[in-house]
Amino acid sequence: MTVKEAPSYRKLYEKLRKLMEDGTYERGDLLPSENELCAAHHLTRPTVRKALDMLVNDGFILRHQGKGSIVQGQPKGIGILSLTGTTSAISQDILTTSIIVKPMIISWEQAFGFEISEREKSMGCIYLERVRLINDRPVFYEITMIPNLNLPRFTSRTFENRSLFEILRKHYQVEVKGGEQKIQAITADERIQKHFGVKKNHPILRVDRKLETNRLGFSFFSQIYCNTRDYSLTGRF
Amino acid sequence: MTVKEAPSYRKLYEKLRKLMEDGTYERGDLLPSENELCAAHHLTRPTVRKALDMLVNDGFILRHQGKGSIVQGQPKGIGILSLTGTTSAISQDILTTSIIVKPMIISWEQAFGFEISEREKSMGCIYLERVRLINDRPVFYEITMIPNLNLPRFTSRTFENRSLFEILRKHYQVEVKGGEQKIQAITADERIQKHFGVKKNHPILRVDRKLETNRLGFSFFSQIYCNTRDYSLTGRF
DNA sequence: TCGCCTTACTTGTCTATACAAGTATAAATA
DNA sequence: TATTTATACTTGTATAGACAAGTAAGGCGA
Repeated sequence: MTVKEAPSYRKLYEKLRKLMEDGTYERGDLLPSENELCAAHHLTRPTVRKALDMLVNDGFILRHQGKGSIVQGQPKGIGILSLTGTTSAISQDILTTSIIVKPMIISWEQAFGFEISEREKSMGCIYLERVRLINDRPVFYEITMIPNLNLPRFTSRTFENRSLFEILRKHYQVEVKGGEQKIQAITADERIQKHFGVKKNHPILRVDRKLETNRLGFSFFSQIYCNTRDYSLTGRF
Repeated sequence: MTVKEAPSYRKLYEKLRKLMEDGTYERGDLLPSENELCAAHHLTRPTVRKALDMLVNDGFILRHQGKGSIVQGQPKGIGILSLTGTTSAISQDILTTSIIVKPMIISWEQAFGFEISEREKSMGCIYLERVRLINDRPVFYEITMIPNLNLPRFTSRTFENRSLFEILRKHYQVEVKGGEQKIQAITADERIQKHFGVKKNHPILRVDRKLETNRLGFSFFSQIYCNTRDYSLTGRF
């Protein structure tokens, strides 16, 4: 199965993003002007501008007419609210994942308050539970439900320290394009108390998410419990 | 002072958005095709596509190649996480605002964990506290800090039931373009317990936000406490 | 009737160009 | 010297057109 080449605006976006992430461009720097980027990458301005638009949306740069594209500090903290997925949010070497419930197929009627279609109901869903630890301390408890549609051998794959997003993208050409989320503050119930090692009445952040993909009609769902005592969720908008 | 006319892609964006908000287009409908929109509004495809790109970013539509632009349900719940500002998130007739601390000028060293510049420190900031009520029950407690830069007569304006965003936009041509936020679950302290009428250990969502504007270098800050027992924060990403 | 293919329509990508408008710098002027 | 003006940049907006690629539906043939 051939993987389609990424469009050129996306390649430029990835290049520039990488240069900001590895510190080649620092906060406050100006990116090369649009015309310079055109010349350097053999593209035209609309294409270059599309890449820059994406960087603006992701919060990597600000642009000002007459001045240029100003590099912002890269999103710090735990960018769970951004699109990149949890594991790419903080540097990978300190974040580990352990599976609490291995992927298994169950029946479902709804997913964390989000409605699902009849077709999805009839096919059942792939269910898994994971805990994410930062410096060996549990910070996220995540329950994921994925419609059991055209994902061969999914339940037998290993998820230890690997991004679910990455597996979906590389093996199934499924890319998350956006979604919807509901956020609440709750107190830890017994299960959460046990997993996080916290006392009764400890405040916990709960995020219910619907993640929409490039496959028409294919969405999956996750419920994330987060202990925000030491880390707070950060995001740009 | 003449107000500059909005660009045509923005006008189309507003038109289409309004049509979806008032129910002319419903969830699942297809918008007119790009070519139809071009003809109807005397624009070219890149301009029309720019308006549609904005609607995608705001979560109003999804687009699929070969199919069209699919209307999504408009962001429900309390879209505090989106850019539109709190008061436009739920219908205005049930949301009221009351001022706890009237706008006053104080000195500051930092704002909710966000750093501020020396110039901002020296000028002081405009400080205000508001409570937002839904059906007469307090749901938000919001502290706002605005750098005291070129905002004549600001402290004497009335904020009852008016959007801060709207005042900044209409009277000072300041538009919020994006920002950064940190989200934590905490337990209500005494002050919050009193304002929300909740017991000790009640979980509360706290959002610290930095709001960046179209004025270069001009940002303001707010800290929002939210009782998510009856309402959860929702947002699209 | 069923399945395949053509066709028309949709959005996606990209080029090439033009002018408007904001910013910063250097030159010209008072 | 201090101020204004010209200029050369920057990004913002918009047009016009071309081809690629995905979707849906109708028509054709087995």
